Amino acid sequence: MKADSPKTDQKGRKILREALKVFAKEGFRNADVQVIADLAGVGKGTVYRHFGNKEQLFLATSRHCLTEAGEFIQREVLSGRDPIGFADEIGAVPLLRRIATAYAQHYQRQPEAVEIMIQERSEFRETVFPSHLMHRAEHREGLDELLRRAVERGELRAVDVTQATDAFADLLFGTVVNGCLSGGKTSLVARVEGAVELFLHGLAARDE
Amino acid sequence: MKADSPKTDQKGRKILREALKVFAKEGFRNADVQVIADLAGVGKGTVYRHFGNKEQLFLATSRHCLTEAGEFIQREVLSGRDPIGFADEIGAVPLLRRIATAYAQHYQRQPEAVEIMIQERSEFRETVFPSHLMHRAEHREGLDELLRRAVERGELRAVDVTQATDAFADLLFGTVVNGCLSGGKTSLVARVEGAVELFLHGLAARDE
Amino acid sequence: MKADSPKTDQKGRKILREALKVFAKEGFRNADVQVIADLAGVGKGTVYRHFGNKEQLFLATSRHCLTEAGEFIQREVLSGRDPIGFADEIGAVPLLRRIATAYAQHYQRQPEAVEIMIQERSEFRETVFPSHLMHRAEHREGLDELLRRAVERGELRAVDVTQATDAFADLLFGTVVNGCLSGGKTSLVARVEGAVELFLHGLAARDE
Amino acid sequence: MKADSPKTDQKGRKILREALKVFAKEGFRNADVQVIADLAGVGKGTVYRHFGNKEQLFLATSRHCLTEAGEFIQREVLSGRDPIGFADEIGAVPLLRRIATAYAQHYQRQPEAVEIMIQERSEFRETVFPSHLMHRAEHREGLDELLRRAVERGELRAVDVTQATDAFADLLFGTVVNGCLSGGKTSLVARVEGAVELFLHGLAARDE
DNA sequence: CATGAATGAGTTTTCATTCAT
DNA sequence: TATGAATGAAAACTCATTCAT
Repeated sequence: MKADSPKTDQKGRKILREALKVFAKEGFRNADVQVIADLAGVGKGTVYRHFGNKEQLFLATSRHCLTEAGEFIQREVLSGRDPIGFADEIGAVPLLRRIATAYAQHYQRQPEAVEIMIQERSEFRETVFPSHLMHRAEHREGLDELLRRAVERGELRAVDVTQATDAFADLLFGTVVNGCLSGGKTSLVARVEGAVELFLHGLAARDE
Repeated sequence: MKADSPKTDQKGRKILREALKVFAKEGFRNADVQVIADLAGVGKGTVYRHFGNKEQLFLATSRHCLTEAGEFIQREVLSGRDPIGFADEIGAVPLLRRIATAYAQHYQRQPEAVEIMIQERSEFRETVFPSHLMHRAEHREGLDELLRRAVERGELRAVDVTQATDAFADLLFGTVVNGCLSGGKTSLVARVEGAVELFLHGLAARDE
Repeated sequence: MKADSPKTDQKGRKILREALKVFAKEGFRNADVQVIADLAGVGKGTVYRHFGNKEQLFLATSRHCLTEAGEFIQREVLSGRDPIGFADEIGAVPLLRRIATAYAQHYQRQPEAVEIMIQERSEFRETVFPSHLMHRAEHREGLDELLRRAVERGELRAVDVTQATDAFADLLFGTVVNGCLSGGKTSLVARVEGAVELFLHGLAARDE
Repeated sequence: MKADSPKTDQKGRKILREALKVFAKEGFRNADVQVIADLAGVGKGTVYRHFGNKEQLFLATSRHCLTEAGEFIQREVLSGRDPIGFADEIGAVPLLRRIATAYAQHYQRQPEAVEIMIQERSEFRETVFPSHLMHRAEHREGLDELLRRAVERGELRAVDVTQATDAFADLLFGTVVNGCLSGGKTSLVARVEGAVELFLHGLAARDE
């Protein structure tokens, strides 16, 4: 629970940074712990001392990515304000847009994190809920609550908020996973923003 | 001397069937070809004789999944009719709904195929475009065209059809990948249908 | 003992011809019987029907090479005459020269046979006595006898003929094995002839 | 941290020693690295850690044999003296005799090394020049120079020294390769010495 | 604590040989 | 008699993990 000593932690950070690169490039199974150790400039034993085994190293890497993503999004979207209050202030729709944009920006800047996300799903069958969507909302309740209030307020249609949260997360996930492969055609940000706009306003004509 | 497809192919089919199970359960790297051979009731050499190596075996498995999915969806959605003409007849929105439902039904029935899809993305960096969404639309042009006509007809909002196609595919992909893990809570079909409904009509209230 | 049917033997010949190429190029262990069968245009089973197993196929190839070499040398050197009588007629020294030259010519024309010879020594520990040095002298007695008479006649120094035969054979063997690798610098024939000349007349000055 | 040569190398030495036995007995292709590891009392991984792969292990073995042979011959023949100077002193003919004898002694004592030599030729097509014939003469120039001076001095006949060097080496090689198989009949040393004597003084009678 | 040499279980792949057709 | 699909024993090589220094 407690942070490592300020000095040693440096080493852990370095290992994690290199592990990210290697896992992203090679995949979990194919990655060689020796390579990670070498890149981090430490002995293999040190890696094992810090993280126990390869699996835990991967999981730590994944957690680290999530934390970083969460922090980035929180910073970009909220700038320290309370999400629920902020939503009430600027509206849920603009907030969801900001979330999506920040989300895309982050993964555009760090495509390796997408690979980690996918690896975790594929190797460990972990649900890929972009839990870092909201500040500290490791358990999605934040998003649910936000939507609920917006529905009550009439800003959003009267939908099942659980379903809506799932759909929003699934859309972001799917877009980022496929979008980060599509070379340089469109930026990931543009793709995500386009998709979210459709999601917000619907594909069907409204007069129907 | 004898043709390979009708009867003899039986053995290849069997191998593919078991490979699907094993790859889905263990993941590509972790899967042991020996296990596949044993389950298929053939020698390991036979597997290699048929598929060359592990990678090609996996790719063949993946292709097989895609083909089956495509055939199922085609059957369910179109029943032999021409997709474009059919869309003109019943409307693009109902057609997209049918596609999504069939898509979900298929993967609900065969969750292993989802794992294969994810493995392929994770191991081989293959874009996961649900190319089998439409009959013979191995190149998504079908869906694009369908949407284009619906936009002209005024059935859909005047959106960028390329973006819309991407978003629709990404949404299906994301929902299926995450949905098939969520135990039995909600059926995958319900989740997908809910998500698509949102996508079609929008999350935001219309008066905005 | 009896030759195969005049028709089927054709097939055996073809197999042997291709086996020679493959064994020479790949080495005994590394050679793939399937490749030989393919090149010979027959099924793998046919190869086994004709030669029993890989080892016997190799040995048959080797024997075939030896036979061909023997026949060539016999033709070149003796033109049908009796070796002993012929030596009495033209002298042992000229005869040994002719043998060496023919020997070198043969292996220069068919370097694969050198590889086979080496493989046999290396894989099966067979003494590599160029038994084909003389017509029908599969058992070197021919050469011994020839030298013995030349010694008696005073043509050759009073040496141990057994030793001399061995040395002559060893020299030819060593020269051919190393000479066929030395690219195109000197022809194998020149190298062998040079070596034999030294062997005949000695390296040391005669006044000693 | 610690040097690799003096003490730790012990393990590498042991592996090499056992590899020599196994390669000699089984041949390169037929040899099983596991067996070598077992005999050396180390894990298979250790063998691979030290030598990279089977081929490099073999090549290291071969190099080791050559080094040992070279050192032995140098010691026996020269006892630390300069080869050229020594030849001037005792004469080239006695020196060549000493070389041949030492050469034969070495391989008589270590017949495995002959097998390695043959394997290398057969598997890797390496020219088998007994480069270790002379002290530090990894490039035969030593022998060439030695003969040149002896020719000038009138000790040897006016022959092409390059040809003579080749012939001498080929003769030694051929004799050793065939001689070490001939059971215990004659010692390898006797066979080589006999062959070299013939080579030095010629087979033909001198009056011719 | 850090290190990296040592280990050996685990996997892929090859190919000689067989045998049903 | 000819074939080539099927087989599985065999072997090279890798790499997570341990532990003596």
